[in-house]
Amino acid sequence: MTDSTAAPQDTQPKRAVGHRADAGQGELLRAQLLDAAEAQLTARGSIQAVSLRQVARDVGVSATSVYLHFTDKDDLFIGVCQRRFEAFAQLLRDAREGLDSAAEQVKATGKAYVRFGMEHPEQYAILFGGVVPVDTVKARIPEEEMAGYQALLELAAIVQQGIESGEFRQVDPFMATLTLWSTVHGLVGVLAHGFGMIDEVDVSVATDTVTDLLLDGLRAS
Amino acid sequence: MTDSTAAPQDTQPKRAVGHRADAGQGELLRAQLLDAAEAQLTARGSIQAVSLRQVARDVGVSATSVYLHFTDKDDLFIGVCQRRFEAFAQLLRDAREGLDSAAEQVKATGKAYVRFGMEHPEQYAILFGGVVPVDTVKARIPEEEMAGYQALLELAAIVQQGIESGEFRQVDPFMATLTLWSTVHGLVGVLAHGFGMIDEVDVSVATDTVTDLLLDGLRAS
DNA sequence: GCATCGATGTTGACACCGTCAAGTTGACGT
DNA sequence: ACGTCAACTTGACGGTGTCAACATCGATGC
Repeated sequence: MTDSTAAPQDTQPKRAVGHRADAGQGELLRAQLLDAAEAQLTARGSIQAVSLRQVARDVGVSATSVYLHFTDKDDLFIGVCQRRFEAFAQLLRDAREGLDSAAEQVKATGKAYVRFGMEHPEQYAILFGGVVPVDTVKARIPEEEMAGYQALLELAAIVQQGIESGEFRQVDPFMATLTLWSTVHGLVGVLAHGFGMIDEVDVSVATDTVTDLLLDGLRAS
Repeated sequence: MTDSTAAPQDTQPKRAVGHRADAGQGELLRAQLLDAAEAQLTARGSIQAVSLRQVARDVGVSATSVYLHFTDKDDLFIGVCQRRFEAFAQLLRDAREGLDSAAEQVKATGKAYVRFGMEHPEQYAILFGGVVPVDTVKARIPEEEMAGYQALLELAAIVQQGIESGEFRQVDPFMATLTLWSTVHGLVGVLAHGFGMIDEVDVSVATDTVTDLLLDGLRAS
């Protein structure tokens, strides 16, 4: 567990050392802790490499104060995970804004998904890379509260719409959505894993190729 | 970091308490440690939940003995990861044994991949789920030594063969392989994540649908 | 004006962790 | 007989997650 990379600290504004924050400012500390935890997690790449004590130190607060806002170390990082998920879901929404055809929307969503995954692998890892163990999250957060679930439903609605308008073949919309999602998710995973050929592959071209291949399968002939 | 699930211990045959193993039996301890580490990892689901000391205890050896065979705690679990990868690559090979057409081989490989992922999610997580942090592995193991890399190349060869025989369209074989791999990898990921609909989805049907959709895109018309 | 209460923190302690430096043991070649 | 050497141990260090108990202080009711 050697770790040569120095931790970024003091990037957060430390709170006044006085014993008491101004008012019902508990929420403020909660947010600050989430910020610090996310920064650390991004920098170090895995939960085990980040210590709750260090996060508390970064914010300028005692370690046990974390327990006023989170039940656990796990709970803290689940919080980070949730915040990231919401931002990601919004990013996907923005990507297809203003587009009309279902195919265009699907493609734009897919490209945005992959681009995000490739440009922010650390953040993507927080979402889907197991940086926060899946079991832990699933055990504590009801699925319908996960923003990722909402994002999936939204995509399914688009596919449904494409089918109804005759743009897509008559397939099971949920199954098709699953395929689309799986593919982009998997593409990011494979590209991130590398397997030695990343350098030879233009990510954008790969994404186009893959999504086109899928859309060809979907489109009505 | 509370952990209610009791750890399975004593499943490994503890070694004689005498101070010395018989001969050049260092390799034996190495294997025993890998076994115990994998068992713990499978049971608990994340590296951070497994302690090196407990692994050593399970085998019946002092904690520091681990350092005779592994440089690190990380190194120990990377070893587990490598062993699992080799077994997985072999499983994929076996799945398509005796099949002739490229499409059949691809489909069989895909189905075996997904089936394994769904039936042994803990083991799959060790391979691709980030249970062993990707960065850690990549930093220490050259890519061409990873069994997963070999498996990908083998699949690419099959696709290439399918193209040459006219069974598949004239696409970039590597890109097509990437798509296939991404999709099954992603499918497992999405099904494992759940998103609340797993119960409504027959995994086998989903796999068929998805692979067929992909193969439709690939096949020569 | 003053006691009290609850939210927001603190200190100190506990058992456990990964890792290192140094010691022990005993089989084996010479 | 003796030294070597691989295999394993003991003991220690600083760090960790978490808990129980205590401190501070604005808001609230009388």
